[in-house]
Amino acid sequence: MPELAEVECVRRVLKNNIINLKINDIEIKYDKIVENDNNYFIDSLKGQTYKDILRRGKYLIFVLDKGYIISHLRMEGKYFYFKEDEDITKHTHVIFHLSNGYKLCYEDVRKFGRMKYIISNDIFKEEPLSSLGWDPIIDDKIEINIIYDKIIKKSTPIKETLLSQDIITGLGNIYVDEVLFKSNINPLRKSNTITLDETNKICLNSKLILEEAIEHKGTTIKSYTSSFHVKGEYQNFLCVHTKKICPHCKSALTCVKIQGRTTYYCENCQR
DNA sequence: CAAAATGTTGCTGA
DNA sequence: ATCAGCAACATTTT
Repeated sequence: MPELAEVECVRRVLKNNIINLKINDIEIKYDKIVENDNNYFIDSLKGQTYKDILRRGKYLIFVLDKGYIISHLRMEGKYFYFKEDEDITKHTHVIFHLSNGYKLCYEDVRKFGRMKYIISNDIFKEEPLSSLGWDPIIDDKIEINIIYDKIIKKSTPIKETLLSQDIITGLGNIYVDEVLFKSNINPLRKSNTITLDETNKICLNSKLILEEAIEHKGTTIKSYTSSFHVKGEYQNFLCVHTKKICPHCKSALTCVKIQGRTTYYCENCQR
């Protein structure tokens, strides 16, 4: 469940449920999910309280009394919130036992997700957050010239450029297709041919589409289970991704691979 | 049975 | 050095 809109929805529900709860104990069932030494992770976090939950790009940031847990869901990571006596799901890898008789479970079928405990007095100035680009939802001001300069330095297809998180952060395979469709830009266009005007469109449409997607609680395409009991509805509003016909000109959409990712676009409307 | 799935990273060879 | 192209990660579904 993992682009900006979905992560933001998870953040909001998490925040409504676990703020001010204390971590009584932690179980790690698959050690590679936690990037720290597992015992250090457990010992450091036991007894700490969740003070806030933030997000940047696709990263969740759990703010604790001391330090932060930075969590990335990658392809299939999910958080579930269960009463202690409820059964955990099959692919639960990390369990946070909380002070109110509930447990927060990190579930991840493909085990790609990662989390890490970091102590820092400026978490956003440290990796991995420091190398993320403009976040269309949190960063009000669009520094258009900075974004434009970064885009035209690259010769890779614009879709690939937007998937790398260092220019705009939060867009993934689905929303990049939607943003480029709405901006009338062919995803195969070399980044160094993108104009300042088109860069503006990309930024504004990123903001617009992600805001809309968040309102509809994100997109659930094939994840049979939803993260933190949140099921998205935005899949019903997608224009091109997974679609066959252009909603604008009605011609057949083209489906190609870019950077190994399935890409949908309209040859007629996107130049 | 082969391929693909909302993502990132690290290697290899040009 | 830089960069594009792939494999890797691991499991389930089509």
